[in-house]
Amino acid sequence: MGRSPCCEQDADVKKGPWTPEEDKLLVEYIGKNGHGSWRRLPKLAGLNRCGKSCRLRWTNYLRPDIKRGGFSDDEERLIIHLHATLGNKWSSIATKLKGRTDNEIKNYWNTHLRKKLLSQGIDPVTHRPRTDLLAGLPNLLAAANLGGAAHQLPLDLNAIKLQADAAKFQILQGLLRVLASTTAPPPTAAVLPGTDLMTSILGATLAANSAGILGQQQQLAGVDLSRLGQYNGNYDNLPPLTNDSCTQQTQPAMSSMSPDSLLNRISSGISGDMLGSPELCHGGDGLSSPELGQGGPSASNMTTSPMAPPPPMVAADDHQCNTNTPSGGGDGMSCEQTPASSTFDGLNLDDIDMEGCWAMTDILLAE
DNA sequence: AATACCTACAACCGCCTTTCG
DNA sequence: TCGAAAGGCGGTTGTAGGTAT
Repeated sequence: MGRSPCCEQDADVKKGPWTPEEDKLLVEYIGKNGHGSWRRLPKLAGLNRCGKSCRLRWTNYLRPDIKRGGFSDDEERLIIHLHATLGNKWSSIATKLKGRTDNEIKNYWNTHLRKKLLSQGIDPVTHRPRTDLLAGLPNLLAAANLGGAAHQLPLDLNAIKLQADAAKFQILQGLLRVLASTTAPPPTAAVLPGTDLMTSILGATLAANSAGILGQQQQLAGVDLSRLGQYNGNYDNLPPLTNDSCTQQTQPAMSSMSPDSLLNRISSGISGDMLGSPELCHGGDGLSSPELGQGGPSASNMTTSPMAPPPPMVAADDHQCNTNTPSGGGDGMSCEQTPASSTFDGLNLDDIDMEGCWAMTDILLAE
């Protein structure tokens, strides 16, 4: 098979940005004649362009049915959902977004959505929690613990300690998140900012568990985790989590607390009744984050068929997709038809070695 | 004010698949 | 059935505009 690259033989053909005059010629020609053979079109239309270039310009920019402008939230969510299902099949994804081209979606993914997922601790390729973030954490913590020997290291230990604190902060929030997502009903699921390291922990513990590194014990600081497992996929049996219990709390916002004090509170919370913890209350004491905190699992997307592959994990801020009426996606595609939408959707408690999670927290406590 | 750097997006490149004589 | 042409796709690059130094 094989063929010579388009226009390779014609070195004089123009490249680079299209001028308004060229656009006009192309639009007028296609308006009158249709595009026909793209290879012959440039000559017929009076353009010194490669046919391929003409096709791209038309399909990606000049086509009358192209929707210009920024992507809506619904479109954004739909892209993430579709990418989780289809991967980099931009043309397939584009067919579900009326007026959007594959190129436009691809660019938007690379410049916006990919970074957004990364910032939420989600691997944009697998749509699962990132596992790479924890790789350097032991070294980070070890370095932070060397504070007394700071003069021996050519490192900015203050910066390292800050990073370690930030890591702890996110780990602890993530732990809460997992427990909350397992114990709290979807409508009032925990709203916690910052899931990066949590997702990493989950990934790391999953990996460690599968490798037999971590123990099988499912006791977490005195809490029998098997009790939590009974709620998997069945939120009807959950005790209510009322807003009253949230608003009546007068404790300081967790987001304003130091990692250490956070840890103390979490320890006491785990030993007691997690459901009564204000940190787990929706819209509670300043923890609500419109950007990051809407990823609680819903009952609908937790009840996946056992025969179905595990749903991919996608951005946490798309829960509207699961609660609103079908979004504006083209071709009748609605968010409700797409896979689970939470960062932790599809994660079964049985698959999470909570002992491993806790062990990592112990490492931090030992600091 | 000049320069360097960053970001977003349009456009290109090369490979693969499909179509057609 | 074969092979060339054409179309399609995904990855990458180039460029323009904005921002920081």
